[in-house]
Amino acid sequence: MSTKRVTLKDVAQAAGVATGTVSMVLNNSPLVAEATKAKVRAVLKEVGYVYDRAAGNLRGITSRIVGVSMCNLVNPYFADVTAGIQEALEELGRVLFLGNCAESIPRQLNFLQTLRQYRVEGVLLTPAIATPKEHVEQLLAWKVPVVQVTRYVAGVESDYVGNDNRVGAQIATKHLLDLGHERIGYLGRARLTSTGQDRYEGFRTALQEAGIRSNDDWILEFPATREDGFRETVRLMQGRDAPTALLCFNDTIAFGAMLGLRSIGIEPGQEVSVVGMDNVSESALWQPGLTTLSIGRDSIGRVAGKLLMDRLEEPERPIERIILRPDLVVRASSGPVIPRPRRMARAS
Amino acid sequence: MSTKRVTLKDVAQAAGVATGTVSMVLNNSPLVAEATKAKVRAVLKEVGYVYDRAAGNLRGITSRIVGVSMCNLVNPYFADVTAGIQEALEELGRVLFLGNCAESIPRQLNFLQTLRQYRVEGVLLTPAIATPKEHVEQLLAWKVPVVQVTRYVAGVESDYVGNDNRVGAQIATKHLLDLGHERIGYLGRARLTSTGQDRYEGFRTALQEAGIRSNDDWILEFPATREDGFRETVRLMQGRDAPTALLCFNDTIAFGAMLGLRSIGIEPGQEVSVVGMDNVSESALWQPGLTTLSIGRDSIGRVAGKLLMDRLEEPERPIERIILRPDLVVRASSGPVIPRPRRMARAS
DNA sequence: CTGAAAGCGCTTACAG
DNA sequence: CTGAAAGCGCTTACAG
Repeated sequence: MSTKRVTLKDVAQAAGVATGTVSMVLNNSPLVAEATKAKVRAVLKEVGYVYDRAAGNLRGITSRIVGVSMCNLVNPYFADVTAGIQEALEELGRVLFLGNCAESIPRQLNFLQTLRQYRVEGVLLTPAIATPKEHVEQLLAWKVPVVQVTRYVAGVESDYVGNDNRVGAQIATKHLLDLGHERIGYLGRARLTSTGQDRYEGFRTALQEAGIRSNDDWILEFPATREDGFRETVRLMQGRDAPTALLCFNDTIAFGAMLGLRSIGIEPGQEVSVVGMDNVSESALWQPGLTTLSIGRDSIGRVAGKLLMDRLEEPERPIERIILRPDLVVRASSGPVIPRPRRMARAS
Repeated sequence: MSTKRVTLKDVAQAAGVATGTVSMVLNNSPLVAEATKAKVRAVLKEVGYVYDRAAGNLRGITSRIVGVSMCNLVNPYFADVTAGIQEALEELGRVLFLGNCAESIPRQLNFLQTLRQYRVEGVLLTPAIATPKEHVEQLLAWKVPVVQVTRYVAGVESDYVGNDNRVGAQIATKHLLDLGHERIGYLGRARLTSTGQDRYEGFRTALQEAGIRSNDDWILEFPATREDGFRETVRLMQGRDAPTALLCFNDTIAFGAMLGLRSIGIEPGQEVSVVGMDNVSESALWQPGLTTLSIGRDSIGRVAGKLLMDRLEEPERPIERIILRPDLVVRASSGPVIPRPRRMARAS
């Protein structure tokens, strides 16, 4: 900062050419003779020239900055998605502005507005829980391309890449039904994200198709943490009328559920089946291994990056929504129903 | 992009003042009369003006961009640190450029060089494994303030915030010694990061102080993944001469170790004690709970942000290194030595 | 193929 | 307290 910045002008002077010529060399324009290029490049290197994007920006070059707004970086799934996005953008020669709002709408809005000041090329958005559609539409109105990732805000017309959570949950539920389970609980129902809605719908659909009435006492709404999964599972299973299988909104809850079961002497995968969704790397390593839905992670970053590039190239192209189909990974946490003695409710 | 940008000039025209005046209003300069400010602000809002940082930058305002170079975002500990940094920078009115090199030195170097083009105010760096000191010194030579976070590159004169890993590992080892363990293995020794070196040294020091000779066969070097922790633990414990306690380089390995133990019928916390380091949120939820070292996470982001701000304010201030002291969190995975029957090595 | 010049959208002295 | 003007470091027509 204290040392003077080396500018195009300095380079031009040293090389004995005009600044415009140096600029063209930097952009590798075919209009410059090879000999000139070589000469200028030598000087460039010699004086340690560093391109100034802020200045270039002003004259119309793109910023190469992409804003990435994450709902919750601390969740391993979203950390993986972020890492995937970062890698994809890096390969595309983009640089990434990261905002992690930790599910706070005001923080998210604040970040999205800040992005404008930096002339971002586009925004990759994993919306926070209950994001109002206006917040996203505002971006679109500003002509900032937006790709929604993993989650989407209902009613917003933007590109999107995510997983088919509805079908995924349906597959997972069907797996339990096929094992003979008819008493299936759903842990961690969430109404405020698209993922939460879609997964729950898939669960209901599968039950309906099988002609099974679900018990509303087994549909539990609580935050998607391991702690809550643990506690709620214990509470549910200690009740008089407990299910034989638990479909969990995500793996985090499923881990909590498995620990909860074990804490009251129920072996997951034997007496009670547990199925998660996300297939975080941990799920393979548990004992028993967690049956779960394998959904896109790093691949999602790659697809999101590509969608954004396509949109930049052709701003008026039709909206594209890419839905990756999840696969069920069957492990030992799910198994056939075993009739078990009725447990007593705790004395109060 | 298609719609014309609203500029200062437009606002000035609409408000009937000079552009300089609008600029001063934006910066809330005391030189402008309140009445003028009010008028200009009304226009600002009305026309939907958005400040252009690229232009401001050119005239000497700071970019408010801080580069954050992470070694491995997929590791939950570093994801937490990143989230903490992001939050701290947000509060300081900074915006964050994220690079995640996934322990790749070339990617890291590439990112650090890119940062210069964007006139970053400073860099928060968690160096990748085996980062050459030249890469960091280059930044310093460019007069870009650098704060190293969590890890440091030996011999680099920069601000730093991290944990006292040496003392931490010593405390953890001492805990095992106090429980009567004399046969202590060390899982996941890493030589190429400061964290790896410091923790191992702490372990050795504690043993030495207790006058115990460690068995080199129990010092295992392998990547810090759960898979490796699992495999190596099984291998180690099935040997003829197995330790009674395992100190693990981090919690990830410790989880693998606990799963590995259980897979061969050894209950962690009973027959064999397991201690981790990091205290990731998961460790409280395992059964048994993992005894581990609680080290700074989000707090580290906060401190790093503050260090950077101090450096920006006073570039010539002496180097500051802030070392947070870790605390041991004792849970059920560690307990007193229990003599156990000698296991047979597997027939080959 | 190259040079001179205008201009991107701001900030900052410098006059008034 | 306010206005006119120069200039940050680039890119891009426009002449030559």
